[in-house]
Amino acid sequence: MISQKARYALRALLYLAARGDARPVQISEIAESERIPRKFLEAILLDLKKTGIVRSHRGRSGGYSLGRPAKDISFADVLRVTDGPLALSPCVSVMAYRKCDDCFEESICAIRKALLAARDATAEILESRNLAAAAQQLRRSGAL
Amino acid sequence: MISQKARYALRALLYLAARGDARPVQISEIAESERIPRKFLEAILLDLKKTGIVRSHRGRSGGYSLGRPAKDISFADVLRVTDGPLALSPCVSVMAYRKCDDCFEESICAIRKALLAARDATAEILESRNLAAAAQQLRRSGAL
DNA sequence: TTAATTCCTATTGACTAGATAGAGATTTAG
DNA sequence: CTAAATCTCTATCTAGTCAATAGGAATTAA
Repeated sequence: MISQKARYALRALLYLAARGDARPVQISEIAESERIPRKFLEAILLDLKKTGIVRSHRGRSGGYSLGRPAKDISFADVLRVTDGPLALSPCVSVMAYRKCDDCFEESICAIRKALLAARDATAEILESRNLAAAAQQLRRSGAL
Repeated sequence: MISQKARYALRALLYLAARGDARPVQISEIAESERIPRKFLEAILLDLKKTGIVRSHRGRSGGYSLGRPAKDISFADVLRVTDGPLALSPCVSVMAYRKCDDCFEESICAIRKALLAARDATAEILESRNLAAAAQQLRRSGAL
């Protein structure tokens, strides 16, 4: 399951993508529109900023905007920031590989082989879904 | 990421599958062979028993054996017991559906659509991988 | 300068993961 | 029949994580 943090992050980003505005949007506007606890959202946006997914503008009339075109921000990008690797085991993570603590011999591990296939399948999907497409979908549904 | 419990469960089941013996195997044998904390393994096997994945035989010369043919026990079956639903969100879980707490309108949720696709991809893989195939793989690797 | 905003660190409460302990119930070998 | 071997159950502990909140420091536009 994804964390609440991930949900909030996706909703906030989707809000920015759907708004499509060049001007920065304030935390409080996002928080109110998406019903996200304001202080929590602050922390989330800070994380997203560190990885370049959003850009911040400080001071009066500051706020946040997407760090790159919406079509270049995938669901995988976001989940990796909020929830860590997509993989079900460190030993099959592409972005954050680590040997399992008590692994005997990785190359013949039958569990690993299944988890690797699962990771690839998930990554394939989540990397192909991006904010632009999701926002487009909302528009078509008449939600905007 | 899967839990340590899931790892232990898979290892223990793989041990039973690879052994292929009709006779029940004792907890302590599995625990020692697979280097799993004995008492923790007890709890895990109890969970697996409740769902029919293993069968237990009490009393002297008792132990555990697979509850059905190894080829009919998928990785998905095991992970669902130890870690809950495969889905990344309750609203896309097939085995344990639940509406998201603060969902506005599920049918047009763009996040849900992506998570649903991810779930289907993962489930497809994890339901197709079973203990018999995994044990076979180990044999071919010369691990047994 | 001042008001509005993001940035940063710390803290809290609830919950879960992983592991352990010990007594109880059941079965079978002898 | 009895005793040893085994699974069964309940309770507990510690460390860590998740979700949320608080308060003030730094920055910037007007």
